[in-house]
Amino acid sequence: MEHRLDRIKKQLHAQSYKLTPQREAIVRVLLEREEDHLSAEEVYLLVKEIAPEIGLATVYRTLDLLSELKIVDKINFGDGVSSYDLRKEGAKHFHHHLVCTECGSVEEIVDDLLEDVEKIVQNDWGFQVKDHRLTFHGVCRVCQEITVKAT
Amino acid sequence: MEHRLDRIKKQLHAQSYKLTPQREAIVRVLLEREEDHLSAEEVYLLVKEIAPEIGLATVYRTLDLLSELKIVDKINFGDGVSSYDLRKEGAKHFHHHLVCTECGSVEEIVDDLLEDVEKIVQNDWGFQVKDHRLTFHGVCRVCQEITVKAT
DNA sequence: TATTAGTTTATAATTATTATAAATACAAAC
DNA sequence: GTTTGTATTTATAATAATTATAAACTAATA
Ligand SMILES: [Zn+2]
Ligand SMILES: [Zn+2]
Ligand SMILES: [Zn+2]
Ligand SMILES: [Zn+2]
Repeated sequence: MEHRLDRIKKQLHAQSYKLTPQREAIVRVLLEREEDHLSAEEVYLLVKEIAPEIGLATVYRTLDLLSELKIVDKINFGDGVSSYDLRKEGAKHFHHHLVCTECGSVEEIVDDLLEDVEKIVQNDWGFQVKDHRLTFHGVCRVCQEITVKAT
Repeated sequence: MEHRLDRIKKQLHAQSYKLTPQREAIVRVLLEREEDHLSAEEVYLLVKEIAPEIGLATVYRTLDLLSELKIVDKINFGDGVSSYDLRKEGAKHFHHHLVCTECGSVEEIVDDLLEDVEKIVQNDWGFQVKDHRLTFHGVCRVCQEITVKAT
């Protein structure tokens, strides 16, 4: 964890931003809960446990800054709340998501499944791809089994 | 246009919803502006021109209903506002988008580029795909040319 | 006609997010 | 070590999008 924190610190410094105590606290929360998809409010509540004096606006500001630097990705699963998701170490593109419409769970796919598709988009549409958002909606493994049992 | 309106009317009736005058007005606006990606507020303003007595809440309710029936798709391009997008005639899946980070334009890709990827998700992750959202962020053809000229 | 269920309107309320101004922290210059 | 300037944070207010509520309306039904 300290390793990744260090890298992020360097990324901030590279753009002449500082890793203030508040920013560090926020990044620590994001690292600890990497598998989750936290909203700004959730980050705020978790950060308050280790840095109680922090303000919600600071959380929004910091998450915004981290988004700009491509350290986190902001994503909206359609419920009106933005989630903030740490980029995987060294990842060029945002990872993909599987959202279960039954139980609401969110799985992650780290492999880049879009390389071929991006080539097509580049060649056939002349669009220079910089990043992507791919989310599948459907039924997760667990919920499929439940459905089978129920019948 | 009347043809598609008729189909939508049938889809509503099939779930025992009525095509009220307000709903019809909203659908007409969506059909007329099919190439656009309108927000609820924009739909509201356009509908007011042909049905001035309509209320904003009715627009939200109707767009919600049309989303449920998969007649429109609700999508968020990351600016905090939901856009509503008519499904193409007979399309099983939501179409894809190319969002230009330079000029903000939104292009559509109607071809389903994800068939292979969905097979992988299905087989390797055991996830039963029902629908998807795919958006590419990058530089559109026009902005690429501008950049070339500028250098 | 009276009743009922579904729908819409107008308005208020809620929620997420952003803007503002004053306070604070901190590094560089003196 | 103090001063000065800039970046950052806090607390609060404001904004914008969306949803909830209650009263009114519509159209079908008994
Ligand atoms: Zn599930
Ligand atoms: Zn994720
Ligand atoms: Zn462009
Ligand atoms: Zn579209």
